[in-house]
Amino acid sequence: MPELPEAETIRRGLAAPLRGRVVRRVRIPRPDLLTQESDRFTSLVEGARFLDVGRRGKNLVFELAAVDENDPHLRMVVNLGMSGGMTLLRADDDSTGPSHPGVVFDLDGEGALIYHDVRRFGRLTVFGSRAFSNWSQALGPEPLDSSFTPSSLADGLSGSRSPIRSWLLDQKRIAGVGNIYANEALFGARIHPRTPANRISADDSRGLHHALQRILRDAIRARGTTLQDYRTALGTPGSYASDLRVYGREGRPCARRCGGTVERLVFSNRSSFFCPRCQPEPSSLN
DNA sequence: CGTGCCCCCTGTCAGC
DNA sequence: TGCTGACAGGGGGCAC
Repeated sequence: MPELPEAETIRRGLAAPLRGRVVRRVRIPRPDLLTQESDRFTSLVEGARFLDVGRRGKNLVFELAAVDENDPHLRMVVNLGMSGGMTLLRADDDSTGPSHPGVVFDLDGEGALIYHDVRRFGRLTVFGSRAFSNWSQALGPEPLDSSFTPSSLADGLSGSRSPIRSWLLDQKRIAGVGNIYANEALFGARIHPRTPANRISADDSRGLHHALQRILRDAIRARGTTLQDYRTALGTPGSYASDLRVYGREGRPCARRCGGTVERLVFSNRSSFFCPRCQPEPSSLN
């Protein structure tokens, strides 16, 4: 479900209302969502105060002022997996809340922050400063940061023979790109999804850099892509689905009206969508 | 080390 | 109507 634009949208919806709130109690209907013992998770988070909500790649990063003075700055990292989401429930909200609650953070005064996840592929982890830094360093650059440049992208591509679609999905290489935006960016840059990363020309890697940034920014502006169950923190769908040009469009005419038809190709167990006329297969692949 | 494949889990939809 | 299989936004582990 959620890639960078969806995580960013949820972050924006949560940051202001959460700031300063204290976690009164943690309830864990689905302990398998935690990477730590639930007792340890609970003891770290209960009583802590939300300072801010950040994001790293597809992960939400909740900055917490801890109760324990030894490591006063905790970060709770939430990976949303395929179907995870975060909802802020107000005390006067008489709805039943999300249908698949996984971890519930009761807040001081009123209301609750709820992590919900039908498929339960998501994970929540609490890090101290040191461990967080190590975790973050293992991820690739943020594609919307100024440090991510056409030349840094070209450098990264040059060292790998991976198909470019797989390369883009690898969070150690770039953080935050998932299957939807990888395919959309490759269409934008007219690169076949199976092209080996190290065979992408300098021109094409500049085009890919540009397409990635443009598509991710546009998708954030649209509050993400809702195909089925993704919702913002406010429960509303994102609208970028109507801007998709290849993802999920197998058999439909190419958005460029080139006369081609969008095709679906499966590799690494994931579907890839592309226009065979705009994104010709590199000759030696066959 | 890099890469591809399977699996985790639940829900939805197409086809019969 | 109901069954079955394919497929879904992610990523860890394992074999090669």
